Amino acid sequence: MPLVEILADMEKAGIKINKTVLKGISAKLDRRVKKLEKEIQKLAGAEFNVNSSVQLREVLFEKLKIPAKDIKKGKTGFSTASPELQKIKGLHPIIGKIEEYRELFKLKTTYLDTLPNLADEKSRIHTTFNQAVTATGRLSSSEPNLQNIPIRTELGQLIRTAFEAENGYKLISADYSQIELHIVAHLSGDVKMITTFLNNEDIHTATAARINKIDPGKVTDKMRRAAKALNFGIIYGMSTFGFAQSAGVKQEEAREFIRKYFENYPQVAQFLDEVKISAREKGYVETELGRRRYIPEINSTNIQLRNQAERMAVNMPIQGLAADIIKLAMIEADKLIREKHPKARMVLQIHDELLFEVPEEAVEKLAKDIKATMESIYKLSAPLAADVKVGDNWGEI
DNA sequence: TCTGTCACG
DNA sequence: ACGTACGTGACAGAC
Repeated sequence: MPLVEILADMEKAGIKINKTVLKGISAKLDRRVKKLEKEIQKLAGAEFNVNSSVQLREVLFEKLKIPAKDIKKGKTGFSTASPELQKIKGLHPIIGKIEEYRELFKLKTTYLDTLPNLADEKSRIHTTFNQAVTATGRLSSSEPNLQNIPIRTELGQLIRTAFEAENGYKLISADYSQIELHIVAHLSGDVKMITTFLNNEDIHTATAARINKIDPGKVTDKMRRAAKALNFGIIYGMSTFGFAQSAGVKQEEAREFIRKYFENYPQVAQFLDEVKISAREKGYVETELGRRRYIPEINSTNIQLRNQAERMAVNMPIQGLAADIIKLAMIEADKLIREKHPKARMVLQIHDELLFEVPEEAVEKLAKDIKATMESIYKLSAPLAADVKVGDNWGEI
């Protein structure tokens, strides 16, 4: 069946939410948010709208005179975004309060207060999957976006517990492990990176061990974090500055890290160069399956535009192939459940994860089959690996 | 309607 | 030599 029809079925099926849980959390948060607002205003010595970045900027940098050195500027002035607040966190107790307020307010207004109103008579919510929006071939999800349901904070996980399987069913989540780095290994043919995945080693730890020339067992948390930022940097078309920012190191140090990284993964460096050269010649890049992204700015004389174009060019064949692969897996998984377990259904796709709602008696068999399908759908020289988990709700998983 | 911010992969 | 990591969507405030 064509993907577009599968997506229509997923939209129609929807996913069950527990309205009571969401409303309960919201009511509790309401009190906490109001209290935080008062505390912030007291520390500021003024009543103002904490949600207004304009007003907040005045309070922090003019009224309280917190030094704004190193704070990024937007079109309208100093930024109050989270990474900037991080830089001045130790200078005033108001910063911590603002961060907590922001997290709670965001989750409350975007998810807790909105989702219950969108549920149908069966308590299910229905997204729209857009197949022709993104530049890389990914899907997008809107009204509501179910591809950005919180997970990173404790409260976020709690919100996920409100996404449940209906009675007699379980949720199965199947997600690709490090699919984009597997793709980097595959496309570049880098022997060391491929070997790491073939041996089921942790890629970030292995990378840290190599660039520091030590035993994997001797890798510290800090070293692993830096290596992780490097690995991500590859996927994003890393700049020295960008990596320095995310790893929290000085630019000279960043340069050295990057040099060591490419020394260890020389074929990755070569691959990235080749993608850029090809993009300049053709004016487009493409995934291994032939999906194209045109990048006219790749030959711009404006350095900023050209640098940005190069990052897009490097990222697309990686992110795009991951999107191609999971789409193929969706078609195959849909076929599988349709033939063997027509009561089971695929309900969500979140870029590298598929979520299914499955009758209890079919869980064991289907979980195994879905994993096998996802792993065998496309042959990479660093073979795909998928993790499958089962639960009564998404948070538990 | 634009900007800033922040949720996710 | 230039400002800075890829891809999305939703919300609140400012205008």
